Amino acid sequence: MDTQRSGCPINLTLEVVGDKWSLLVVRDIIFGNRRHFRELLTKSEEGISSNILADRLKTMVEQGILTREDDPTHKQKGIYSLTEQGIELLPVLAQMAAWGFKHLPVSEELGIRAQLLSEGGPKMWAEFMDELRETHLGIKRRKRSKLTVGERLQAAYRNVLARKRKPA
Amino acid sequence: MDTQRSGCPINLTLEVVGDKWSLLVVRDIIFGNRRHFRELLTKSEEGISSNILADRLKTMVEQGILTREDDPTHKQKGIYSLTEQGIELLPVLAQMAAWGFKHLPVSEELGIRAQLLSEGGPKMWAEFMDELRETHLGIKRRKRSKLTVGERLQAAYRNVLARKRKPA
DNA sequence: GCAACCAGTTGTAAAATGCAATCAGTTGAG
DNA sequence: CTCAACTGATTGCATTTTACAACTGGTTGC
Repeated sequence: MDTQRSGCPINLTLEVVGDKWSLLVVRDIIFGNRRHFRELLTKSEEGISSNILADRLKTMVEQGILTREDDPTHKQKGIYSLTEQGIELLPVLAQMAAWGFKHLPVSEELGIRAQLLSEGGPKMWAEFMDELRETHLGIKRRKRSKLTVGERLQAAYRNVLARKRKPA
Repeated sequence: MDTQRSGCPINLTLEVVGDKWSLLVVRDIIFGNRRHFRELLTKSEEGISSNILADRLKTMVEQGILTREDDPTHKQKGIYSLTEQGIELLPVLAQMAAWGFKHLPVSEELGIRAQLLSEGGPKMWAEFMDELRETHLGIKRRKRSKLTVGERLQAAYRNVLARKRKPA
C-alpha cells in the first residue's frame, strides 16, 4: 500500500494499521509486554510468521508507531518501544476489544481483559496509557495506584486460567 | 478467512472487519447515509471495485453487521441497513478517526467530522447511535435535538467545502 | 423501443500472505 | 576453544486476496 486512497482519517488509519497483523503486534506489546522479535514471534496466540512480523515491525517503525533500539545485553537483540502515537492506539484497541467481546465468540480467558477494560472505560484507558508512557517513553507518571492497570489485567487473566484448570 | 486464529476479542474483530474495505463501507453507510449498492460503489472517496463491494456486503450480512431488504420502489434495488451490531461499530470508527486526525495527513474537509466527533466524545457517539437506530432499525429515539448529530456533521463538512471554494 | 440505470459476475493480472527452510552472527555452557 | 542454542531476520514458493475492466441479465422512465 504505497499510494494514498483518500485523505479521510478513517481511511488513512486503515492504510497504516488496517491489515490483519499490525494491531495484533501492538496488542502483544501493550498487553503482553513483549519487546523483542522472538517474544512477539513465539508468544503470540495466533502464530505470526517471521517474515510478516519483520515486515510489520519495520513498517510501524517507519510510520512512527514504534521505535527500535539495540539491547545492551545482547548485540543482536533489538528492543521495540511504543511511541506516543503507538500508545494512543490503545483506545482503538479497547473499542475493538469491547465490540468483539460483545458480539463474537470470545474465549473466557482471553475475554476477561477486554471486559475489564470495557468496564473501566476511558478513565482506565488513560491510566493505562500513562503506565505505557512510563514503560516505553520513560515519562514518570503522577498517580501511582497500588496495582497498575496492567497488573490488574494480568491478575484477572491468570485468575481465569487457574479457575479453568481447577473448576469448583 | 475461514479458520479462526484465536479467541482473542481483538483478533476476532479483525477477522470480521480487519480488511481494508469493510469499515470503509460501514463508514459510508453511517456518515454518508448510503443505502444502495450503486451509492456505495460510485460515491465512495476511495473507489472500491464492484466485486470487492459485493463480497464485503455479502460477508457483512452473513456476519450480522448489515441486513439487506428489497427496495419496494425498484425491483432490483436492495436496501442495506445496519444491525445493532453494526451500529455499535461507531465507537471503533470514531476512535480510528480521532487517531487518524491527530497523527496522519488528513485533508481539511474530510477531517472536520472526525474532529467534531472526537470533541463530542462518547456522549455524542451515543446520540448519533440513537439516530442510527431510528434510521436503520426503526426505533424511535427519545431525546430530539434541533439538529441531529448527523446533520451537524454534514453541515460542518459542507461549510469547510464552501470556505475552501471561496477563500476569504 | 431504447437509453440509462440496477445489482452484481467474470476473467485475469498483480499484490499480499502463509509456510518452511535457511542464514549469519551472538551467547553461554563445558 | 568448541559447539549447541538463540538472535533477528531473509529466501523461495504456493496459496489467497485484491485490483481493474469488461460484461451480464434485468428494470425503469421517457
